[in-house]
Amino acid sequence: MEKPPGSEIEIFRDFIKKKGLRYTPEREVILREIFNIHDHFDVDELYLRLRNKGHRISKASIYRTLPLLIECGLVQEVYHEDGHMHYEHIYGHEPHAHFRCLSCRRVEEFRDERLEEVAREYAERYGVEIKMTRFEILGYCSSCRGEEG
Amino acid sequence: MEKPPGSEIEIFRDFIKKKGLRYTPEREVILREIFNIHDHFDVDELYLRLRNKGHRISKASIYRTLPLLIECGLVQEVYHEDGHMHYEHIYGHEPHAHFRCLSCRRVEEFRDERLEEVAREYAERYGVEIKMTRFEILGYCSSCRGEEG
DNA sequence: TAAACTATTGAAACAAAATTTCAATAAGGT
DNA sequence: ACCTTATTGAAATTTTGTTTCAATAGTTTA
Ligand SMILES: [Mn+2]
Ligand SMILES: [Mn+2]
Ligand SMILES: [Zn+2]
Ligand SMILES: [Zn+2]
Repeated sequence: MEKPPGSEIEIFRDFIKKKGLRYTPEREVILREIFNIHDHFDVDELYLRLRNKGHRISKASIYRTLPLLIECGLVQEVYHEDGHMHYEHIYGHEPHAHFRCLSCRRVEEFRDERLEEVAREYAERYGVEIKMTRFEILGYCSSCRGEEG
Repeated sequence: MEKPPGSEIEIFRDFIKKKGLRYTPEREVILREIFNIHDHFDVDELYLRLRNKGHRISKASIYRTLPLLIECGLVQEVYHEDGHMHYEHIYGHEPHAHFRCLSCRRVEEFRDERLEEVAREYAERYGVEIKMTRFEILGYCSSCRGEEG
């Protein structure tokens, strides 16, 4: 049941402790479920998955836990669509950008090191400290292009 | 009163006509005001500016018009913050990315041609049609860094 | 281990953002 | 001028996200 050192569990527990907060079962269950989802997700989907597994975690707790997971770098806001935010776990994954089709809504991930380079150089030049970066391409995928007009 | 060809007004009118919609005073007033705002804005700010100038445009009309302006490429969603979307007009401006300070909330714009290059190459490789791109750096500006912990 | 302290929880109330409804209006075509 | 029908404002509604509060349960202290 114990996760090895350096795992998301340990990172989260250390973060919680360091902030003087309490490491609760609810917080751990939310974290575990998020790392079971290997896709982008929203609050409602996460909530339903937890319920379907028999957990009685309130949405309020999810809304309270997400900012903590983001603050400690395990989770990111990916994009805002259909009036609500979509998230993904990022710990253990390489940084990546997203292409979103405006027609079929498919989301593709891709990696390009030049993006990190751009961010790194900006940080260097202006003396800012980077917490995260986000690069999105919105458009029409190869199947959907041509249908817009 | 007439704007020269190629102006945002003309582009919008042509777009509206081509879609078989109607070019109304409300739509034009909203468009004009958006191009008077030389900054990022949200719906409430736009609404209040219109009211202060004596226009009686409803928020519903603003919410209805924004997607049209986005669809024809005059306006973009810039970022989602404080629970609502922020926009900017983009016609007539070079593409640019944003740095946002998580502490003081300042937003800085910068330009880097490598970003367009990355998008262009992705589009080429995967046969997608680009509608827009967005690059954001979130972090702490030089004044705010060090205060987070 | 018992007691004290206080952060966290779920449920419900609340607030805010965005969408929809609907009757009145007005754009644009004939 | 007349007709058709898209658009409007206002209000109702829906959805997202936050706050309140009493009960609970981590964590510390002795
Ligand atoms: Mn992703
Ligand atoms: Mn900008
Ligand atoms: Zn598609
Ligand atoms: Zn700052």
